[in-house]
Amino acid sequence: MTRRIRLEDVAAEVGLSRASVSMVMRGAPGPSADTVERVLAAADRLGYRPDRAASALASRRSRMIGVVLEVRSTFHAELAEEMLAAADRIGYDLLLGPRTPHRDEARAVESLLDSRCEALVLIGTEAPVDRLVALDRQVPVVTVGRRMPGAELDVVRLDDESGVSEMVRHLIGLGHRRITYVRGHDVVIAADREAGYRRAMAEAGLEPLVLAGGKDADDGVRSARAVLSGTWPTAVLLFNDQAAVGFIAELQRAGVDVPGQVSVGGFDDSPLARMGAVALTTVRQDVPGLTRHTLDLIGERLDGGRSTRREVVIPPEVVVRSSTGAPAAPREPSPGR
Amino acid sequence: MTRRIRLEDVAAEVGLSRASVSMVMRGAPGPSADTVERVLAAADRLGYRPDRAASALASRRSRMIGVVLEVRSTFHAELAEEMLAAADRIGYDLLLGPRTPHRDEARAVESLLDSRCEALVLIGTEAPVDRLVALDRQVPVVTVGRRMPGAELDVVRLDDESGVSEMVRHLIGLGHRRITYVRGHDVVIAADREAGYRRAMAEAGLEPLVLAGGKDADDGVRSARAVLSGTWPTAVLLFNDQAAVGFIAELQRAGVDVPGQVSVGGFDDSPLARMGAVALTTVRQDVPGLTRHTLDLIGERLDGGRSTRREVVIPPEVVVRSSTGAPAAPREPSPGR
DNA sequence: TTGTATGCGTTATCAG
DNA sequence: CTGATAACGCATACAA
Repeated sequence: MTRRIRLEDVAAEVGLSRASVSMVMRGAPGPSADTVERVLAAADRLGYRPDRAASALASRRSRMIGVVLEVRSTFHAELAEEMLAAADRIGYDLLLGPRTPHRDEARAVESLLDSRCEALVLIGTEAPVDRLVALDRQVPVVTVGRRMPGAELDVVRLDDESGVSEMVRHLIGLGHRRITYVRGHDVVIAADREAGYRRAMAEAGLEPLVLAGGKDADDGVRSARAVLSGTWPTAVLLFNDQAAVGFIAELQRAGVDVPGQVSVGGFDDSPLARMGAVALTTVRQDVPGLTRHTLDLIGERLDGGRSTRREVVIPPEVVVRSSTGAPAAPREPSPGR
Repeated sequence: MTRRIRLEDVAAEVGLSRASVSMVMRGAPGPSADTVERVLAAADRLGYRPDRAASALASRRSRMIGVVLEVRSTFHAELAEEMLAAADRIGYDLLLGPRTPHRDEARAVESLLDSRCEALVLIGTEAPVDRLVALDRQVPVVTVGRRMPGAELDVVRLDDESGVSEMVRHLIGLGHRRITYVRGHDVVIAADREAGYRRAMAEAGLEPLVLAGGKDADDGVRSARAVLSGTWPTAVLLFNDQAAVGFIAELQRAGVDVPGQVSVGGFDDSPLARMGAVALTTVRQDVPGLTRHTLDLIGERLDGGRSTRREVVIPPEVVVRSSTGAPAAPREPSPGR
């Protein structure tokens, strides 16, 4: 491991003080054009990169924004990608604070704060409002996607209620009358979306029917079973795309045609919504195995003193699902399509 | 913004030196049980959290592992979630270095290095091998998912070739003879998987047919069109799940039944593979808009001196796709299912 | 325009 | 077992 190049190394290279080099590196006014050029050249030659920890410590600014997200959500991921580019444009860097089943939001926030993030973006937060308000006193917080009733907080969100209302009207316009809504868990967003459904149904003089549901594909599957076991609606709206995708998949498994027999609506326009498929036969990448080995290797390198290299190869496993089956009879090309 | 609690504040609270408190906080041996208890209590009471920047600077260790991933890939996301938990168990924290179309891998790596990551995990890296070797001299690097022919590098990967071979054999076992392979772009992984296909086909005495393709759902769609315009195979294997999902979706749009008319195989077992659906009608979350507003608000708070709170509400938009259409005739419950 | 001195919050060494 | 004290790499008044 070669030693890191420091400001001092660059200063020595060009025969200047660290202070001057520092000013050049962060574009501060003062240094002459000639000095700037020489310093930049030397820095480049030496491969100098400022140390964020030291910089943050000295300047009391990290120029970093923390983003808490559910990394498994394609919608959140898409948001994060966008924010990455946008933050870049205003001269900030983004730090991702992933929220998972084993790492709750509070933990993600703490970690981000420990890294001296100057502001926090909370995507789809589920934290209690008063906690968010308290947090906001430490550092600017912007919550994305959730209404914050009566709280002094920055919020960026969609009009959930109108969104669902519009969706309902779309369905009514197509001729639907029996429209079921499958709500999410008891968060603010779920309430808003349900309200939108109820409002539009009421305005059309239709009877609302709301079922309990969830936000994951699995929840959607359960919802499909519930719906199929009763009198079928002609259309179903779900809390989000994830649930809708699971819902549709289960319908297909039951031989129900979408939209032939039942129309389905989602929410989010996540990348998921742009594609559809039946369950796929595939080769499983053993995620726990890959992970374990990777971190074993790191542990060995960092703490175990290993200096040789290793390669770990994990045996693959085919997972057979419904996208494969016995072949159909050969068929000729259909030039018309 | 209330000032951060420092080590010194805790020391003052319990009447000890910073050094002693520091030892307690990081569990170093030395302090008496009584001291530990008092310090911990005080730290908790004051809400003290160690400053990572300072800690990293002083200790020359960040205890952070950088992970470069394609955040939009559900497979990568799943891997990252796992790694998060695993890193935690060995006392490290993870820093995510997202790679996007606007932020290449080199950039992600630089950023992670600037943050003093002690090791790097590169998921599905596309960087040239010599660059990775050079990088590995600065900091331990583990590449995940790609073979590194003849390079001195830590690698964790699946046996891609065998995986595809097994998949081909599965199809042959079902009775398939005309099996097409749609390969990814020209990276090592694509070559390995294609080799697996060719080997299995040769072993069965079958004629291989390989088409150019890609790794995204869009690529899958294009591949579907290409496949449908020629003599149909009874089974198609694609480079990964993303492509397969797009492929199947396009088939469905063309009225082709999967697996009734064509069997399809993917690779990765990403969450995507576990669900399937037709293209979904949904409410679009205006991602660019949400992002822009969020960062505007942050910019205002950090650099614009804003102290009041604002709420930005964006108008929703329904995106109609194929999961909604005219309703079917009402139907009675089917108690059997 | 450039250099000097000091501090940022921790860690770590070395006395006591 | 505990307390000074010197780094860590950089930023920033202030002086030259």
